[in-house]
Amino acid sequence: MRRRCGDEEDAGGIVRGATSRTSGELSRLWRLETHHQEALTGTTATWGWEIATENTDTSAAAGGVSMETSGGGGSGFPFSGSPSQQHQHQQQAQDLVQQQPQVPGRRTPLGAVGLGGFYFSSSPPCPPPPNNGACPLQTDENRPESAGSHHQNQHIGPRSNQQQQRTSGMGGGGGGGGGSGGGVNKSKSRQGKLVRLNINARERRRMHDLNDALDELRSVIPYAHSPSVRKLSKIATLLLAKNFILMQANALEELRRLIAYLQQTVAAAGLGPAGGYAELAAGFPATPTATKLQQQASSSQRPSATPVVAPGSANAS
DNA sequence: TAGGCCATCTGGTCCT
DNA sequence: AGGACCAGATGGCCTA
Repeated sequence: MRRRCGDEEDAGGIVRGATSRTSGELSRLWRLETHHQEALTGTTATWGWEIATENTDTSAAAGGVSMETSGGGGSGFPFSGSPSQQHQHQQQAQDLVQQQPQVPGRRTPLGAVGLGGFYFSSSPPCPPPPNNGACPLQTDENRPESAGSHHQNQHIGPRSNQQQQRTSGMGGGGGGGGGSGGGVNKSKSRQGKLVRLNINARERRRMHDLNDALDELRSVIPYAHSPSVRKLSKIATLLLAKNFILMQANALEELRRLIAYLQQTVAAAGLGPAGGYAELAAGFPATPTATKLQQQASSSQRPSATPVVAPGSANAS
C-alpha cells in the first residue's frame, strides 16, 4: 500500500513490514552476487536470500528462499540449509513460482517504449478532486497550480523551509538573479515556478511507475510474501530477481540435457523413433510449466514430434 | 544514535 | 522546447 493521493502526510515515509532486516543485508546480497558469478561460469546456480540459511528464526527463514540446481548429476533441487529448512524453502519456492503475477494497471503507457502496459481502465487510484485536485495524478502536468498547492501541503516542517532556501538560492544563479524586477519578471519567475512544479510532478510520477514495476517484480519473485515479512528493498528485489532468472535458466538447461539423454537412450535401445520430445516429456511428472508447454504445443496444432523447447535451444538435440 | 531505506526536489544531460 | 532519465542532496521513518 503506497501513498498516491495521501502524500500530504508522511512525505518521506515508507511502508514497512513487521520484521526487520539485519544491517549486513547488503553485504550478504553482495555475497550472493558472488554466487551469481559462479552460476554463470560453472554448473551450479544459486539464488535466494542467504539470510535464510544463516538465520534460524522463523522470520528470517520466511524472509527468503535459497536453492540451487545441480547441473551434473543433480536430481531435483538440493539445498544447502538444514533438511527442514530445505523442505520449507523448496515448498515456498515452488508455491510462489507457480503463483500467477497479479499485474495491476499502470498509469504510464509503457507500450510507448516497447514494454507494453496500459492505463487504468476502471476505478482511478484517486477520486476526482472536488475543486483543485489534491491528487498529483489528476493534477501533475495538467494543472500545475494544483500541484503547487499539493506541494505546499505536502512538505510541512523544516524541510519545506530548507527546500525553499535551496530553490531561491538556485534561482539566484538562474532566472531569479533580478528578483526585484517589474511585473514581467515576476510573471516570468512565476511561470518558471510552474514549470518546475510540472517537472517535479513528472519526476514523482516516474518514480511511482518505477516503484510499481518493482512491486510487480516482487510479486513474481519467489520469496515469502507475508505480512509478517518485511518488503524487499529495491536492491534486494533486483538481486533476487537476477538470481531467480539464473536459476530458471539453469533448470531449463538441465531439463534439456535430461531430454537429450533420454532421447539418446531410447534411440540406442531401439524402443521407438527418436526425436519425440513431447512424447518423452509426457512421461515426466506433470509440472505447471510442462503442462503449459504441452497445451501450447497442442493448441498450435504442431506435430507431436515437434520439440517443445524454448527458442534458441536448437542445440539441445 | 547510527545506519539503512525511502520519497522528493533539483539541475544537468540527452533525445525527439 | 519538452520530456525522459539520471544522480546528488536532503530529510523522514524505522530498527538495532
